Amino acid sequence: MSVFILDFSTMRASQFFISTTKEAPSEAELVSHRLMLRAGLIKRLGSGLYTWMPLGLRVLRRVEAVVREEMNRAGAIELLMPAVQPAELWEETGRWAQFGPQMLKIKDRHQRDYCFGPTHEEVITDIARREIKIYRQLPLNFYQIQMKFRDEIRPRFGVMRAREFLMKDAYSFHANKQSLAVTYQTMYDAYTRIFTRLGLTFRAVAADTGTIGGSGSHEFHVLAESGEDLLAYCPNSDYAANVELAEAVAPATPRAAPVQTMQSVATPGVKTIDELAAFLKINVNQTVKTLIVEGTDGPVALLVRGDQTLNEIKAEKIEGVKSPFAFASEATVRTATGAAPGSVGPVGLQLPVFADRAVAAMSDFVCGANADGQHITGVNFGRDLPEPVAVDLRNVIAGDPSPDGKGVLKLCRGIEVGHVFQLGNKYSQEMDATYLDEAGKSKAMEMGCYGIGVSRIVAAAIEQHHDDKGIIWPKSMAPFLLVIVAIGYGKSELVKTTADKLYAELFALGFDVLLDDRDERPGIMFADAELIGIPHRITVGERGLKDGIIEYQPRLAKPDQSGEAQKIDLTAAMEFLTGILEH
RNA sequence: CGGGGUGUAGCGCAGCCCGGUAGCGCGCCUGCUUUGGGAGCAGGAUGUCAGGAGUUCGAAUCCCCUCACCCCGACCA
Repeated sequence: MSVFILDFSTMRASQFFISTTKEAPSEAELVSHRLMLRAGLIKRLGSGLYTWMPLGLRVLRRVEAVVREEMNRAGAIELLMPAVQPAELWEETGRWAQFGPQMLKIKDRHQRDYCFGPTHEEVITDIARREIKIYRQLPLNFYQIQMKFRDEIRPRFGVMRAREFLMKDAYSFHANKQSLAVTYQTMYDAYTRIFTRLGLTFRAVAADTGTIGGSGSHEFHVLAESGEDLLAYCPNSDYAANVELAEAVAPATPRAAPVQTMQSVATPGVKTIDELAAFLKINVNQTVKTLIVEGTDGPVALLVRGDQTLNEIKAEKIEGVKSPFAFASEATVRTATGAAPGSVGPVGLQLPVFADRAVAAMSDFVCGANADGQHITGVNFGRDLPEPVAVDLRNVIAGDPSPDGKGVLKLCRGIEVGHVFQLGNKYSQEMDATYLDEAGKSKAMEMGCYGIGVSRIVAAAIEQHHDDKGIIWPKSMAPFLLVIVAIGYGKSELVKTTADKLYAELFALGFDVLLDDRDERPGIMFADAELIGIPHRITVGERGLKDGIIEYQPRLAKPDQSGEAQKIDLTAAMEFLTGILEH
């Protein structure tokens, strides 16, 4: 059923604004970005700023409608907060400074500070502390669907990572953690319903909580090769986590006893681990990288096996490592170790040293000698240097054991379209959002927050559903369900009356139907219908009408898309079409 | 912010090295023909060559500055 209130004529292609192109601007690389531009869904105004053209807006509204329905069904209440927020509120939580340059800060005519809201925890917590007095009012879950602005370091991929974007953000308030856990699960389930209804292939993964803070958190990712996030999952269990967070467990086999003696070797010109392994004719996994990073109290050394990579999010959570994470400058490295990066090692190093669990299990390894062009072989913990502090420091890779012990991890890429957090009482404490409990005592509320990137979903859906001809919308997202391609609408009275009649009858039944009544050649209308991705198409032309038939063709991601259309007897057309559209 | 690149007609690009009339394809306009998979013929319109400053008789082209945008890294829905 239609969610739009539209004038009868607005769904005629000749009236509705359609602007498709054969070629996409060269800056668009991602399929979804190219197709959105070619189909005329969006137009770029500036870096990370897009106009949603009429056709694109219809898609956006469809996504919004599904999100709104499921949020309402899950008991959340819609409101709308200001996009512009006063600085004072952000100073209460310390995030005015902490959020940093990602926040667009503005001044009004009185030189008072405001920001264009990148998120709304502060505003909603202010509402909560004013409105919620006693436990009987809890729990409450508010949401809004609104444009956010985040001054991204590098906007890219069209609306996938825009600076201004449409977000659904919900915030729940609770008397206790159990209540929060219940709503968290309700939201988790609602998100699952939303992404399922939108026809997306997705996965929920355990996630890092990032700058928003808090404890429990899951991200919802649309699976796509072009995704910016790397996900680890176990095919044999329900374990799934963002690689940012996925635990790299300690090797099962204990450390082997030392065999070699420690030896210094000259390695002139060797800078990288690969060069080192090639030079010494050893496997990369016999080497140890020593990374000098900024600590809270001077530089800190982190040890990662040569073939593995440092996880900066894990690193910055280590006591003594500075957050946000930063590598030490070359000058600092030299002062602290006596060598340039590339020849640094843990032996004799007068710095706090943390070793990844995999490194802690190594013996007879190779590392830098803290002298330019020098490395050491046959190094062993306990003998040549102190036993290390073993921590999880690295990114998991495919084939690592799953942390739940139920198999081996696989990796895939995802586009983050949703994120649910259990915030706890971080904001309620900082902003003094309290309620009176049954005993009449004042307590800080527990909070949860739940975001969905509405505009990003549009791009993510295209990443998942397209072919060489264009977009293939899931039915729940399509700007129109059916397009009537009228061939020779302006020339043939028979075509015109037949197409008009079908259109009017389907319109009256509330279906989103586009009548392509443009005086274009058939090829253009077919190509546009496919580019725009309308799920169903009927063709009305003299050729079929002389035999009393029209043709039907679905927009499928199949090689036979251009194959034979289904012939429908005109007398049975309405029955056939309503059957298809209601399905 | 660091590194790389691009800016020429609405879109895609050539021209720049080696200074001298600004071009091609698509799109657009007019006419005729065409009309079931992005038509054919004929005619036509469209440029602050990103902006500024310089070198030169002369700059899209060479030099300098600025701006915008894109790509690769750290942030996030």
